[in-house]
Amino acid sequence: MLSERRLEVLRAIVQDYVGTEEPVGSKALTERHRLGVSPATVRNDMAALEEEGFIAQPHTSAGRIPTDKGYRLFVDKLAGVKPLSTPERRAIQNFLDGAVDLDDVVARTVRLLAQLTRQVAVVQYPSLTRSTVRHVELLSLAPARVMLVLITDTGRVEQRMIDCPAPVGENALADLRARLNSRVVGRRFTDVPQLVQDLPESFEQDERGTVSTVLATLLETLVEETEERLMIGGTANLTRFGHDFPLTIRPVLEALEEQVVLLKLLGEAKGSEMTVRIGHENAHEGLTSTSVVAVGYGSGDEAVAKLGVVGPTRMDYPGTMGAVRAVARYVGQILAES
Amino acid sequence: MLSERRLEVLRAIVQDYVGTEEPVGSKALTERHRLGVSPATVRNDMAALEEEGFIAQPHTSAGRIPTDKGYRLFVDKLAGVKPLSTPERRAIQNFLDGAVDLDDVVARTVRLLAQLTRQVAVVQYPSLTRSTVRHVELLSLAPARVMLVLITDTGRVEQRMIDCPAPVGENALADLRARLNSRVVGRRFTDVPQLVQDLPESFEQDERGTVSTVLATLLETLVEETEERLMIGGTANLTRFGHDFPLTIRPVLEALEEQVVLLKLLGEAKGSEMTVRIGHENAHEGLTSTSVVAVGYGSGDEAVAKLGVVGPTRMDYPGTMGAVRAVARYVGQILAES
DNA sequence: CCTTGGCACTCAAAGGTCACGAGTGCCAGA
DNA sequence: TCTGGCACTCGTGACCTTTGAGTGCCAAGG
Repeated sequence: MLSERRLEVLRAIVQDYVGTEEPVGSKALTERHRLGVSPATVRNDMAALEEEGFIAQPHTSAGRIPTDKGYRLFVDKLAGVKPLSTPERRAIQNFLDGAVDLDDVVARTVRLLAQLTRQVAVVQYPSLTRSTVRHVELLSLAPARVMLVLITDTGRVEQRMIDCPAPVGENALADLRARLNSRVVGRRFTDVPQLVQDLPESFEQDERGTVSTVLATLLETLVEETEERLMIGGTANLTRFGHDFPLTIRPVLEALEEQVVLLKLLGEAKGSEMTVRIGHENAHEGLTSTSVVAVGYGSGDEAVAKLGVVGPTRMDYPGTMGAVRAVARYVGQILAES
Repeated sequence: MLSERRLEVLRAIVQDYVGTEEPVGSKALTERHRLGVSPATVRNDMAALEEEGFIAQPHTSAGRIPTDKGYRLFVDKLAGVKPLSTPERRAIQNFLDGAVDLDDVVARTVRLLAQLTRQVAVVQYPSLTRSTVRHVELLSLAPARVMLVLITDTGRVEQRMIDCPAPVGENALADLRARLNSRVVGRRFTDVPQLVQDLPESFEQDERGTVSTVLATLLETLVEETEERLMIGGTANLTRFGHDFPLTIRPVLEALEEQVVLLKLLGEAKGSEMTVRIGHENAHEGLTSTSVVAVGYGSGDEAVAKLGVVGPTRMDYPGTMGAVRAVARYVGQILAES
């Protein structure tokens, strides 16, 4: 096991390296931190830490930098979540309160996160899976053409065009709309298939075709649109990545454009807990030199989506985690209110 | 005036520089192009071109590179629009045909443009201003709460929550919905205000409050949502910008995050013509070393929105213009069909 | 047994020198 | 007006040296 002081040394190394972006040596450490021991002692500790794989040196005659494993230990054992200052909290609330609709909430959240953390922010749209149906609307656009509009409790709207097997009258449509809504409004998406299963049977023979078609489209929409969207921002912060740009930044930008990758990234976090993935812990190849801090947010006690930031492994974890958590909470509040 | 040959020299310089990314000298020019004259002659021509500000040399003993003015002349007089190859056209069509809804069309278009041009693609969502109303739906969510759903002919859906001054009955709502639709369906957004102006008067005194509120929200939606959205992609291509990354790429990324800036950029292009803005011709400071190629696209003969790419001034103009134009056409077709 | 000062060693980064060569401007002659 | 020749410029890259932060190891002291 590592002694108390060695952990302290690791913490000091992480903090200094995050601050200066330069390998940190034993002498500098004793000067900037009150460790109460001499550089030589620190050197011994460093040797031990390196032996265990928590730090490494880029080249023989340089200082040490934390490894992924080192950051992991730091995050798990040494770092708390740094709460935001009151003015910062104020600013968050004010900024988010101005949002007019869901798109706006998400857009503002992204900007906010990017600014607070000075990193790339990723915000997932509230997922449909855990949402409930607020209303289903059917509009007749042409004799055999119906538009389906699905409205969720999170304020999201999805629409689909349906070509019916036969012309549909306004009355029949109104009837279907009423019956459909009475069954699904307020219910969870996941429950809908079961709830509408026997609906066609209650209609006249000659209308069942249409009813089935409409229901099929509805279910399809529920499933298909569960494929979640997200918004990213603050990519300009990537330029603060390091001095060795092109090679570092490129794969990250590429990964960020692959929504699938990002969704997977966020999705890996369990429930609404805060999750930190460091360097090689990220499955995607382009992101092995980045860390992802993600957390679930939701309108109630349950998380409906995730948000987080992507930044260099060399990031201010306590601060970033604090900002991410705070933003998630406020967004949750906003969603609950609207 | 510039002689024929001097223009030819300029064209050669632009082409070589775009290809090699390195200043081009007189000797290399005569070797790679059949100008029929000696390097010395070319040197004289170059001196003349430099005198007039079409080319410049980074330092005394280096070759020449085109200036913004040089590119301008190249684009205006020397370069055509290079049509795409048949396989490329095929690929475009196949790729876009797979789109399922408006979001998907825009998303696919962005990817396509970014891949074809290997630059940053920007696609504006079809603007509401020039669209027509397909349907207005009013839903009663609570006694005094109504949701307004606006569906456009481009398939876009906007929704707004309305708090009414007094409870609204289902019948009254259905009545309003019917009258509203009969007036505005198929009409242009810009005409709507006039069309509904006298609508409150035809209602009973005690319902006018509600009617006015709903109409106000509708008009507000029309105006507010004319604030257009857009999607960008291919930012990873920025890494091919040059060797002097950080300084170049940063302001561009920042500018790309400012939707306002981009909308202005696209908006400056008149009508549906192809517009090329080179370097300092772009008002925004961060984009003075980039060129923007934009063109309008639409479902009919009229442009409903713009799309384009942002890249280094040193870009393959004919090829880029060809790709942008082709994509715009196909997107127009897709929109017209759906 | 842990800590400390001393010491020799390593090696990236920074600076300096030098030769190379692509590119230029200019001029005299065709 | 074009061309070949020629002297000149100057950024680039190769090569070398110096510098200094940082290391590992060791022997002495608490």
